[in-house]
Amino acid sequence: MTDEPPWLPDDAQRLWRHWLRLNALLPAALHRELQADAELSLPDFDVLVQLTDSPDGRVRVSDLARGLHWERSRVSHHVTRMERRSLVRREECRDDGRGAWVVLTEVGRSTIEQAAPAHVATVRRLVFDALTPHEVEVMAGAIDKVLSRLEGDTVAQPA
Amino acid sequence: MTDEPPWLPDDAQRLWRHWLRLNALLPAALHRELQADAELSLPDFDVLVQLTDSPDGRVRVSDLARGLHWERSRVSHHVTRMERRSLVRREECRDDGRGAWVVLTEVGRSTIEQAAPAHVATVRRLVFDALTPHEVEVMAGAIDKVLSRLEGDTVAQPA
DNA sequence: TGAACTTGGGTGACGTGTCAACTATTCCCG
DNA sequence: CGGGAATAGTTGACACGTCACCCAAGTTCA
Repeated sequence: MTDEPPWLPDDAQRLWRHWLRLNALLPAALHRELQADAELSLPDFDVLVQLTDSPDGRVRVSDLARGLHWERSRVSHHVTRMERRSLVRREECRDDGRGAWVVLTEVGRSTIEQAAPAHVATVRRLVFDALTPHEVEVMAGAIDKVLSRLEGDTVAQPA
Repeated sequence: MTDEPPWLPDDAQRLWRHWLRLNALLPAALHRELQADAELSLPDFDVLVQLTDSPDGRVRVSDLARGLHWERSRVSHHVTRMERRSLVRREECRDDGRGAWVVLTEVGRSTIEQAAPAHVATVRRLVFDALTPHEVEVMAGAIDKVLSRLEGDTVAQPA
């Protein structure tokens, strides 16, 4: 219990501010690009990727939630919105009367296939073209360390 | 126009995935802490910090928008919500009939003063205690490089 | 078998954010 | 002075996320 300094040291503070700013700007830029290109949002894109990677382009809601690290209720809301735009469709599940499939439609498939290359290119252009391999390596390590604290922090105390 | 590889190289892809995950988990963790501690959201905190840093605890809406890098309409909506909880109050501006002050209330001031130390401690504990000075330096540099691309990318073409 | 529990999923309320449109001032300039 | 144009701010519609709560179908076990 030595006295805590009131705020962060200068280096840390600078990193913190820039980090926050990047987290505001980068997703916004990616969103704008996807939106202009294919009328997709970032979450739309993530859902479509999961579906594209699955046999028959169909996934159970819970598996979608696990794969995306989303809450089931979020999946449900988002699927409802995507259904309105004909990107996906719900189908009942014969194996398990409680379950539901989320199924990629033709519209959904062609949309993601057309949008993906440009999206990847944008990520590359905005982020990875700016970084050296050494920076990529250091950042990956640092982020892993923070992530492991976060996951330990939250998932904690199961009885 | 050599053919573009369909996705990112492995190292980059790993960093990218972890980055996305961190950006989901870290704000959520900070939000939970602030919420439990002081019933504040992250944006509430940011607004209160700006107000606390200003003489008389009052800032014009547009200055708030500039300081936070928010849209004015976002400021307006958020101030409305914070006003409902008595954290801030609006006052008309005598200098400029169009303007409005956002003013820190006593409730707002005591809330932020009570919440800030724990919030800073959480940031330190979750992030900076995990990183070496070298990592902090490399990340700051890398983020700066990406930020400068982003700002160049978006703010572009002013006629 | 049937009551309790668990699991899969949906819903409604509400906070958050963006965009477009709107009102009211103030500014600029003939 | 008078009439645009710029500026300050608000509002409404809508997408996104979380939380608390709901229901129905499967599971367990006396």
